[in-house]
Amino acid sequence: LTPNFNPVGTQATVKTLSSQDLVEIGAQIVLANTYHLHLRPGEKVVKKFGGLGSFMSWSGPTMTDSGGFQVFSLGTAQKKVTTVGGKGQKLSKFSKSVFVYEPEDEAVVISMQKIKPAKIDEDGVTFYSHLDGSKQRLDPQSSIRMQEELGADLIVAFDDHESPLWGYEETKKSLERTNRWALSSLKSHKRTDQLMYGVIHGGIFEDLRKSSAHFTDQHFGANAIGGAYTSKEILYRVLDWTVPFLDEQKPRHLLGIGEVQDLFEAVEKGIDFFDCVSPTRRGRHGTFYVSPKSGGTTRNSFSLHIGNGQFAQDIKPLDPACGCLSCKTYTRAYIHHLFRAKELLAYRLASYHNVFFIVNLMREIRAAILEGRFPQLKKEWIGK
RNA sequence: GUGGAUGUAGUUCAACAGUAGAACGCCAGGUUGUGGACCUGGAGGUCGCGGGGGCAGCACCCGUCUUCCACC
Repeated sequence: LTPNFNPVGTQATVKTLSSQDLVEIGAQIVLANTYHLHLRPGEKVVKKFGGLGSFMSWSGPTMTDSGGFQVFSLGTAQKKVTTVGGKGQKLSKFSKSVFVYEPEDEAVVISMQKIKPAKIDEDGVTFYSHLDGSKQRLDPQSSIRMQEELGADLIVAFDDHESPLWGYEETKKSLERTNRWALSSLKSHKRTDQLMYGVIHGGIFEDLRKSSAHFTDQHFGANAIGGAYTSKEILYRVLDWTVPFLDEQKPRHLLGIGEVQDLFEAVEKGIDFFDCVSPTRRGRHGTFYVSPKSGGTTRNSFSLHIGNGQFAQDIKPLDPACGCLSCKTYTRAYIHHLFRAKELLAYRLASYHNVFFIVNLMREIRAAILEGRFPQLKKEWIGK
């Protein structure tokens, strides 16, 4: 059923949720990551237990990402880091855990040594395991082989990932690499029971995006749109450029995107599948989704912080308009307390609610589309 | 009653006599194919009260009150 949202279970688990929870929530596909599962426990182990779905006791469809995104998050993004100075300051938007500290602070030298950026060459990427620092190699051949062993129903071609800060020439070079890797990925793919997504890149450049969309649709039975976006406007523009080139009969997946507003816009532009870490990450970090009826707006990203003092004695559920198990059973005051106390149930209840919230939103969107009232629903939520 | 401590941000505590900081709490923001149960920022203090010496005090001296401990 499309459009739909796939929760992300990087390490063969949607953090804090069991596969039974996912069934209750109504999730359809779970996405895991080749990079993480390769490092631990290793694709051999997963294969031995009958593949990803069987290993995690999930009977629904599964999907694995190729590890291409990690080429970015562990490589490209790290190189873009510039020193800003000042203790404990966050550097670039795209570097996740890199900080600058005073040179004399010894504690940091250690943490700075942790950052060994991945090196990208024409054939693949060399990187260092975040678990034990060991040198690793990932390329189209090995990524596809791993994904065949992991055995997901949907897999992704190994792609290179441009930095959104790059200019035209650098982005073009990266796209050419992605295309070359795409063909290698197809060539390496032996299993016939897995559908492979090709990934569209080209950054913020219209002609690159269009040629990439055309190329991908030509070669693959499923199309995914990749990249990192510095603003929602750019994301939406990229969709306008690329989607028209994609065969309606083939699945269209927008990688990594999943905020409420983005879902509405992207569905309208023709996207079928989404995946995003947002519901679970936000849940772990104490923010929960609320619908317009409960105060959700594009301004607050349809979310509130459960840790805020205002919820200490709030008898309402996270979202009064939500019907999830968490909302049917627990008050904001209780979850607020659990969160303050750093009790594990807090993360689980918030994650459960958030994933349900997004999956349910997609359910409502599907119904609205069938009944021809998608525009009204969209207006109700994001006001346009 | 005697002796000894104590009094600094909402809380617990720092601050060689040079014009007050941290942690937690509070508030806000961030997080988009998960190296994140994470990160960033902000508000908030007549340093118990009154004197004194000193260029200068939260810090020294005197008094006073608070709270606590020990002894009688």
